[in-house]
Amino acid sequence: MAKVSFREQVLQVREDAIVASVNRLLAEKGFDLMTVDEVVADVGIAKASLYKHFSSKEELAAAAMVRVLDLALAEVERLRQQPAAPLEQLRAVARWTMQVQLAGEMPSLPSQNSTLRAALVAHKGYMDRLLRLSDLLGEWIEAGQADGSLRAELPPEVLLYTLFARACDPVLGLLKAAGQYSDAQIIDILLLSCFGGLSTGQEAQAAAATKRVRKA
Amino acid sequence: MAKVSFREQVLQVREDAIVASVNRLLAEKGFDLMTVDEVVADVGIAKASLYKHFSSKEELAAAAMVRVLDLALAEVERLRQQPAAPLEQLRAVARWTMQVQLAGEMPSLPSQNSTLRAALVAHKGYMDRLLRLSDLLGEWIEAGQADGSLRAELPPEVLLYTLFARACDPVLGLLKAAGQYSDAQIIDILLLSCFGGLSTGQEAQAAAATKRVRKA
DNA sequence: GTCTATAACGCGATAGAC
DNA sequence: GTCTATCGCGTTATAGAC
Repeated sequence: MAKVSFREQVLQVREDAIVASVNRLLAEKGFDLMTVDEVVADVGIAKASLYKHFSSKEELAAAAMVRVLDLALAEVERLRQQPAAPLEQLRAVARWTMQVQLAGEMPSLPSQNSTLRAALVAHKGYMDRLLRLSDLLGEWIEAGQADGSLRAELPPEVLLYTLFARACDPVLGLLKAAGQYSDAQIIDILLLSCFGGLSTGQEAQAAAATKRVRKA
Repeated sequence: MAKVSFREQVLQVREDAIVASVNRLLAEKGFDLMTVDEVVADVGIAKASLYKHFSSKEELAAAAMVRVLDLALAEVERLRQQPAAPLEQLRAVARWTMQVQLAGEMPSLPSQNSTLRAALVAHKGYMDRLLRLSDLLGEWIEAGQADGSLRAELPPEVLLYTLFARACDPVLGLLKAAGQYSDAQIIDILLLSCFGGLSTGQEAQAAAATKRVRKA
């Protein structure tokens, strides 16, 4: 039993090393520019060994996403320990995702139609964590809409999707590449544009848009 | 001269047909899922003929982007004929891009690192149009910041990038896929979340965030 | 000559042999 | 763990049809 445990530990360590490499490469180059050969070269193992752990390139990406989702879930659980208004909790989560992006640790995957999307929605570990995270964020969203700090005219899913989308918004990469703002400034800018919107004087605008939105 | 003109016309018509097919396939399946074989099958020409017009798959995508940028420029020029506040002009442009998306005519390209990005920034026709569009939108953005309808705390480029990013925001696709909102409702929802932000009561929030943003 | 059809080459993902 | 094979796809080259 000690041997088995040891062997399993070795496998686990290797798997962690693979996922770490994949995560870094995905953040650097994106899914299509990352080749499996790069991964095995980076980890220092043979291609066949990698395919013992993961059955496809898509599985590799899914493992990296599972990793960041676990980190996100841990961050959310940590935030739940501290009492704060729902809006502030959501802002803190958004801030955390931007920090991950700025640290170069957010995998960049094609968000639209692709074989990868299909593989992800079919991936149980990924979907379980995504749904759990959605549930946790959904609580804050509904609480925020109830206490008036979040727009109740917007369907809760829209708030959820928008927050998820900001976790890989290309605008952050553009600002980072421009190089004229500090990381802290970029985060403040994007939090403001996301939660506060682009325009001032929301009253008239919100009233005008509410007409149709309410019909949902 | 008539012969040359006729031949050129034939080439032009074929090129238009190619770009139209590419545009549709890009909107349907995205760049990586679209194969060159599909394109030639759809147009009904031989592969070699296609490569006479476009030297690579990336060039095909660039041609499709040039097409939508030309449509966008035409729409902006049309809007400039009609007097309206800068904020309303920008909202109208954002609305137009969402209509294009909902009509299934917006090419979906990987927005992040990829060979395609490199090809696009090196593509003169694409970059010329993109810069021209940026200039035109920039005028409205600065005017909107000057008249107080757009947040002056945000750098103008941030507003520009954010509008561009909304033109291919995955949130629209998610709402469309959910199927529970009409096209008009989706547009109103996204305009509100983009220009109005997710939260209500922007005063305190804006004041808090402005501290650091201003340091830029 | 220009189009079409088809084959061929390179590269990367995947799988199996040793 | 290395090596080799296959397959898909982008790309190029070849050969035939009008």
